[in-house]
Amino acid sequence: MRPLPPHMEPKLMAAADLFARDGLDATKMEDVAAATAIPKATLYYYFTGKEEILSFLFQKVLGVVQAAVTQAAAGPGTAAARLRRVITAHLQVFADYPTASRALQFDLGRAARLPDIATSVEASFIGPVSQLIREGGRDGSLRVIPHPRMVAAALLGAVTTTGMHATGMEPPASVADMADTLSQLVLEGLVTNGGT
Amino acid sequence: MRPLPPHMEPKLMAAADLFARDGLDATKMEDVAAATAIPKATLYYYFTGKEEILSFLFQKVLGVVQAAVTQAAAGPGTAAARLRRVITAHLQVFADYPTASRALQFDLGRAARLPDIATSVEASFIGPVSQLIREGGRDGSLRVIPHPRMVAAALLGAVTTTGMHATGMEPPASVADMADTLSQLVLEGLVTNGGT
DNA sequence: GGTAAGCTTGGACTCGAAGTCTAAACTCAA
DNA sequence: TTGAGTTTAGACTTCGAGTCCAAGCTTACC
Repeated sequence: MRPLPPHMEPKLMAAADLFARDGLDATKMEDVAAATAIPKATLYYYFTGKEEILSFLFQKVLGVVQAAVTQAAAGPGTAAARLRRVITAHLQVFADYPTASRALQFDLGRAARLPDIATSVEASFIGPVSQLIREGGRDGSLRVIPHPRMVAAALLGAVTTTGMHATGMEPPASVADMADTLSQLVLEGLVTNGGT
Repeated sequence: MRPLPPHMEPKLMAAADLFARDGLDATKMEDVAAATAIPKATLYYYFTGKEEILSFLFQKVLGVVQAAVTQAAAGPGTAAARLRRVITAHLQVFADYPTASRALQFDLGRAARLPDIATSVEASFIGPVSQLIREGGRDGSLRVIPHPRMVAAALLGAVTTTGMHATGMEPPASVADMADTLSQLVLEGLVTNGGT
């Protein structure tokens, strides 16, 4: 992939709509060319193929997630309070980039196999969140968790699945509703008294 | 899709390995034929195409999930206790059918677009679990939840993502570890005292 | 045993989309 | 002005999905 001229990046975002609606394989390179107003030959000049375009879009979204999540994780307050803000921030990115996020979920398996993407998911969510969980154990605001990375993965799944379901609803659920529901779920749990 | 002769079903399971490893589109019909020892022409005699084979495999797994989940949900005890067993049962299916489950996660977007699969996901997990959450509100073992279906979707995401990550690890995490971690997460929450 | 209906299969075929290639036009900095 | 890199149309190759067919096979029923 060659370095892109700046005017090309925003045009490419239109491709996310197609990928989100039809999936990568049902989307023809001609369609991408039509939707982005970038001719096919030019697309092949910059990218090695469709998959690299998808990867580029994912990197963009995951970069935004990483910025939002690390900022929320680094803020003031207990680990518990920060975790709540991390969840909200992640859901907000979903709401801000709905089609690219859906495309990421849709072609999840493919994304997981792209090494750059796996690295970005780790850096943007799993890493900071599992770190935050460890901090919570230290500052006393969270339980001490034997497998922080497992919990971080579970949170990632909960947040993305909720984001997917909720933005697919009519009317779509609000970020505040989702954030409240998820935060209560993972912070306070479902049982009535909080004890076993 | 024609009704399959019984001897063909087990052979087809070998296709799940390919789909899980490479995804549907990178898997050639010739490869499926080679892996299952069913000639290509015969595959096309029974299925309209690759996607229908994938759909068939998903239905099988989701049928098992549905049986396991509804049985766990219908058992004795409070809603909270049953929810814990539901989570364990679902994770156990992941462990029992690793490749088919991974394929399902892998081609998630495609699966979501297949109407039969969307129905099966609803019937096998979202429906029973959101019902169980409502019951928990009534029997007093769970908090009263404003959006039970949203929580059910979040649980689904948490369980499947955990199952994915954990089976991809070396060594893979045990079902018991995953079930304990997830159950504590969603039942008791992460904060130390269980209160707000 | 005959026979008809449907199953099984090899192999040739069509079709469509991915990706390659080329050459001509264009931009822009030195 | 010139040369390096960019942009593009369009022709081309390649590959795999799905179709088709004809020959052989199995099996149930007479």
